[in-house]
Amino acid sequence: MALRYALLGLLAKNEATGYELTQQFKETVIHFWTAHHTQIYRELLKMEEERLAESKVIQQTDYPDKKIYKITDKGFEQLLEWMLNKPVNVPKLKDDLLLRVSMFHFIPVEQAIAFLEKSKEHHQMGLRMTKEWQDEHFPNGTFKEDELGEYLTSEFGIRYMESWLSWCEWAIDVLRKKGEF
Amino acid sequence: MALRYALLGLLAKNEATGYELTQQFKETVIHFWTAHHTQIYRELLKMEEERLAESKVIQQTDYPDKKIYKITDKGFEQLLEWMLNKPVNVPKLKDDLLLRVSMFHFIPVEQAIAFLEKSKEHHQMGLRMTKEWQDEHFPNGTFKEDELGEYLTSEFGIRYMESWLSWCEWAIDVLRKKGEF
DNA sequence: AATTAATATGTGTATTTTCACATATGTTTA
DNA sequence: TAAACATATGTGAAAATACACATATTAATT
Repeated sequence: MALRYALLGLLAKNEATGYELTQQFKETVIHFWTAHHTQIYRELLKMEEERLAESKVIQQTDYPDKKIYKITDKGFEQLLEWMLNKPVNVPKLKDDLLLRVSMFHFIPVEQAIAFLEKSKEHHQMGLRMTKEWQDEHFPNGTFKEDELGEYLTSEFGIRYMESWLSWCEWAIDVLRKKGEF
Repeated sequence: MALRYALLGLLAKNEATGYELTQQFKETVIHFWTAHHTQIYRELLKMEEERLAESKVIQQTDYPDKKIYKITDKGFEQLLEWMLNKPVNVPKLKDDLLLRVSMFHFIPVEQAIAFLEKSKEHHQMGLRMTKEWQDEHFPNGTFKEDELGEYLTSEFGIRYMESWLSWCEWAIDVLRKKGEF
């Protein structure tokens, strides 16, 4: 159900197509929510049925036609109602790499280190990209009224990835010392 | 599919009942995976069908009968095969609180701060509990061969929660300053 | 004395999420 | 020149996950 509110939250700022919303998920929502593009399209259709959003089709010749979604008053009402009155669900996490880490005692130390090195690279890249995004959108830490959320969550993302990196280094160190004996 | 490997990983250490596995999920697996108890019971049934695990029923008079699951050779083989040869999926996160944070510009500053204070408390408690668990299981940082994974992931959990806490404080500060104008 | 928590395992159903596939064109990269 | 990527929106089916409920006893708490 919460995917709906994530979409309404984005639409409350700007009208957008399913494709654009998918891009926004990859760029900013990624710090706290993941969703497949097919799920986003399907949810938008349902939201339109329930009159939480409405769409207009834009004909295009060079590219496929697109559908721009706009939030309705009812949609905005329900968004606020959810925000203020619905209980906050516990976070849900599925981390394939940490799952493997939890079984590192089954594999050779070098293999385990290789996993961590790769993950480190991955988070390094993510960190670099998010920092660039922040510099672009909030030059010297300034943000507009309706960018508050993005400012806070992108900072969360950065701290999260930094914490990942330092943990990776620590874990690699533990494994190296273990490998010496 | 990965829930299966999480369960096999735990069973590879010790035989256990569905109930015990659920407890272990709450205690240690929580740092990287979430699963509902009904899902765990169902997955165990499927795993037994596929001969990745086998169970024996223990009759009890005071409490309900229980089923102890044990990993099979086939189960262990498949676990290693997954660990070493299957691609590492991207992590998946659903965080209801951060989703609300992303829409903080819609609500009064005091309300937003209240959300963060509550989340801070929540992570403070989690941190305290995980630290206690660590002290109990790894007194002065020592761990047994097959505890390596738990050692590494619980440390991840601690750093994660510390990072959450410091972000919460930072975000509350941002909101307080914003509220002054 | 009554309620809640812990112990223990599930089923039926609904919802959520992913996977494979479908379609069509323009631009960029190797 | 071929392959890959970006643009753009979906469907059908499967898998994963959650929700409500069911059952039964003991121990601890209020």
